[in-house]
Amino acid sequence: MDANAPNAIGNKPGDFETALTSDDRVDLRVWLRLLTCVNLIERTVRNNLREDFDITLPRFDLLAQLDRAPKGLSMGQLSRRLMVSNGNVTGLINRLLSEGLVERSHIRGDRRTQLVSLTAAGKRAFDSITPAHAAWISEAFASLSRDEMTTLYGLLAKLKAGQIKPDERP
Amino acid sequence: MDANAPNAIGNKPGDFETALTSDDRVDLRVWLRLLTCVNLIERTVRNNLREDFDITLPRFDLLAQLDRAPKGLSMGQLSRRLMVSNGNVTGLINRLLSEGLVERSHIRGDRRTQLVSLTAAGKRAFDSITPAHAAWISEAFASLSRDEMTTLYGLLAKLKAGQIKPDERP
DNA sequence: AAAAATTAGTTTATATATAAAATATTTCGT
DNA sequence: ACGAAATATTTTATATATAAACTAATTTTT
Repeated sequence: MDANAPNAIGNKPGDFETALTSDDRVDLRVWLRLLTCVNLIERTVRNNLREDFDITLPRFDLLAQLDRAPKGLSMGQLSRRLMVSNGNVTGLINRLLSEGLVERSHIRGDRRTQLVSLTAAGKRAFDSITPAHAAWISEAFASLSRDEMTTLYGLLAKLKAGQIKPDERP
Repeated sequence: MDANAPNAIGNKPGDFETALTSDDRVDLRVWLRLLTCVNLIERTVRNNLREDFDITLPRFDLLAQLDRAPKGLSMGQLSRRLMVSNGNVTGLINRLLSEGLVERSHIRGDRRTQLVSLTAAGKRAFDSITPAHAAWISEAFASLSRDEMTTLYGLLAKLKAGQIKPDERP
């Protein structure tokens, strides 16, 4: 502890030279509100998935990816599409395997890669959840008009484009 | 519900009677884009916090709450403000305690409650991170004009208001 | 005041998530 | 063809998060 460390006022190092105007607070407020909205909606979806279908959101997301790719996906492709680490996908797939919702098959020619795809049970489970999921999302956005949704969609496009994405290889 | 709802085609007989029009896809697309934006920005913030300050986002968020409440907060208040479970707060506080960034004190009159507050070191750490954090957020939203930020802020207000929140006690 | 209910918090079991190291396997340079 | 580099995935250690069960203290009821 410092002997004389009362109030360290005005301790602003010159590292962040971005013109920090009063807009900063606007940015922060928008960011916090954005976070709040997403967290509230996501929480609802998680709770509904658990209560109504006894499944978690990450597992549902994984099933959704596989549903879109009938030929199956490799672990790496799943990792990239879900934007999570490889190790995370390993754990998720193991749990879904033990639940019988997905299956693995080897690829000829490359013994490192494995193709993951939905089982019939997995497909059935996913199809049974989808309409409810769509309804929840619909309800979550019910307070915005169609025009407002369009505006929001456009703003989010710009926001997304502004995030520098390193590389994405499908 | 509006009796004159447009094309209520193929209403499912069962549970989800909400008129599922073609708008559903719009909702889903907006939701997915919203999620993507938040995930991209949050990932950047997490990485920057780890690389530049060797701290995690949940710990930073907790410090931020304590910084705003100089008198300290109880575990329950922290749990409510951060919108996470009690047990989660217990773990976070234990780690921050062992890092010397926060401290606990008993309250007279109620031996169940403990007040958590920032230590000098915690306050120092938080103050050193804040400007960088603001700059990251500023940069994340740089692709939107001031007007667009205002519009977005308004739309998010409506969206947030549309989520039914049970109760919130400050 | 004793029993019942509420409140505050921790503990436990489990799931999700990451980073970094480890293990295979394939491909590339020479 | 051989060693080096790259690729695909798993393993390990750790952090975050929840729900449900539990402990302890305070209030409320009767």
